[in-house]
Amino acid sequence: MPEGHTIHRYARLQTQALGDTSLRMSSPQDRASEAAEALDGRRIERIDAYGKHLLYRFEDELSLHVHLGLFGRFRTWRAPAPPPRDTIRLRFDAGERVIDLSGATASHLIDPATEAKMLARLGPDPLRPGADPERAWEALRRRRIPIGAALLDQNVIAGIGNVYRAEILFACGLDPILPAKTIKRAEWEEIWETTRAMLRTGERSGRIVTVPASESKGAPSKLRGRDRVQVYRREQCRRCGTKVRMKEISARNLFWCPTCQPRRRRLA
DNA sequence: AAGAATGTTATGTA
DNA sequence: CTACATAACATTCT
Repeated sequence: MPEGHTIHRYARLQTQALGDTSLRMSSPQDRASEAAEALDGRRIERIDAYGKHLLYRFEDELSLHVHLGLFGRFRTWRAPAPPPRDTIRLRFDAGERVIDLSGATASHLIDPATEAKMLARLGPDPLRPGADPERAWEALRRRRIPIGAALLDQNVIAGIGNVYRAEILFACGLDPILPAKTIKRAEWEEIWETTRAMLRTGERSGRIVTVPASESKGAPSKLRGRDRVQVYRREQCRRCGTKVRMKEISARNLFWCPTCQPRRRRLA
């Protein structure tokens, strides 16, 4: 099973490696070669993350847009690294370490106008300081789609993926098929705060961990695989043992516990 | 070795 | 404008 990964995790890892990082080569493929040529030898000054979009700021105001998509991966080698395989798009040289990028849906230069357009389409990212939850709330109120679909919609809220949407709804005790517009204000506030807390934990621990802190004993790395989550891709609910349900929503498999996330009672 | 997987955008239709 | 389906794109693992 592939190791759990999120954009935020890699954003953090990359930031740590920033000390003296430069771009060193292009891949044999020409997909990213334009970027590689333009950026060759330049230092990274900063990495900005908006949802799952990463913006690498290089010297001379050059920006590299990276989106890992479903298959994208950074692989870190201790130098000297083996020759890059032919799926490697870009290789970063961080001194002791060498970081290879493969599989990303985006890894190219981006100009300020294009970047602005891209960011304008994103809902607030709960990890960014100053993110405005009201924008997402306003969007929710207009949508009839299930809340389970809305949480994946980057126009509504940016940065939640398929694992987190399941785990957030579990933590909030919400039935995933509830129409977004029926979510109550207090429930929304809980969703937002839960999301922030979960993503921050993910950033800190470098993996997705959604079980209560009391259960991970402050050492989430000791939990393995499916034991780091409550419902996602589990047979049984980690809290109550009920058989976990699965349904395709937004073209992804959504998992939930019918006991911990009951259907909302109709009001009399 | 087909199929699934932690993602997103574009496009057409209603 | 919202919604829904489909295709496209990227790669690795079992």
